[in-house]
Amino acid sequence: MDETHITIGRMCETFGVSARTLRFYETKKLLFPIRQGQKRLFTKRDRARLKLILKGKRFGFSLEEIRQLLDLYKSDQDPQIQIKQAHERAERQLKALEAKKQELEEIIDDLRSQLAWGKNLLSTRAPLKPAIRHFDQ
Amino acid sequence: MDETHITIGRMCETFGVSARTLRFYETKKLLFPIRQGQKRLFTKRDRARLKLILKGKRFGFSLEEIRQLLDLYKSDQDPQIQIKQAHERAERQLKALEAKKQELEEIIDDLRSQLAWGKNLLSTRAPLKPAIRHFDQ
DNA sequence: CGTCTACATTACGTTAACGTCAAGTTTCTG
DNA sequence: CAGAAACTTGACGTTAACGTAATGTAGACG
Repeated sequence: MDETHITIGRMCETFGVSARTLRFYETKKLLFPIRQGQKRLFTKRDRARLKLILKGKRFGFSLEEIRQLLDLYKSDQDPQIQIKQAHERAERQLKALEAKKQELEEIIDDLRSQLAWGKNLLSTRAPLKPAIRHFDQ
Repeated sequence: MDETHITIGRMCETFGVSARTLRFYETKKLLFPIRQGQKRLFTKRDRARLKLILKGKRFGFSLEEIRQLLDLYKSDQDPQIQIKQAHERAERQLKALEAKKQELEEIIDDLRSQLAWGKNLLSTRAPLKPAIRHFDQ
């Protein structure tokens, strides 16, 4: 009943992913379950990482991008220069993310104006004659 | 010199994409160049669509998602019920987009707190020389 | 006329992110 | 102790979004 290390099956249940996926993530260095004989045991750290992996995926990041994000979390506790470098990488990532957010907002705005246009059509659809009747008849 | 219809080559130059890509987008119903004999001629509408395609791609949408977004732009000018349906689809899309934006903001926040943690480490790292001497002399 | 250039179509190759068997353990359970 | 459950490691299949030839043609040019 030790909940600090859980099996692959429990992982699948709790996160709604397949075992194949978890093993795949391991080969891709996204997760590092420990072994008890043959079997994998996922630690609390793995669970935290998987949470961020899924969040990143829902958003649309590639696994490689996610790996780079995760690497920012590695307590790179070497001299202090390592920390500084990780920090700089993180800031670059943030810039990229905020750029993405910008793109998203543009798209949303595009859609929103299109929506407004649609709404206009619907409300001004009064006598439906005066305007442009493209292919009547 | 008629700039309302341009060749595939000009399209490639102006948008920085390959001809293969443009032809591929055509097969996927994302673009609808007209034909002059064998040759494709891209209209103003195609250019507008391609702009949104690229914006969507930069952001991370799949071509299928983009196609659905683009379809919202089709002046689906049939009775008015069509418009209403398109409008509803658009609103669902917007919901999805805003959810995505939410995910992104969560990720950014996660990173930001991690950054704060890093910064802490760096600043509490006391003496270590009079602070950050990045590149003065 | 021959050659170049810009285009066309057809078709096989590639990467990412798993799905889907197949076949062999190990562990639980009646 | 037998069979089911829960794992394991291969290894091939799949979809998306093009890249990359290979080969063919229609016009422009010297």
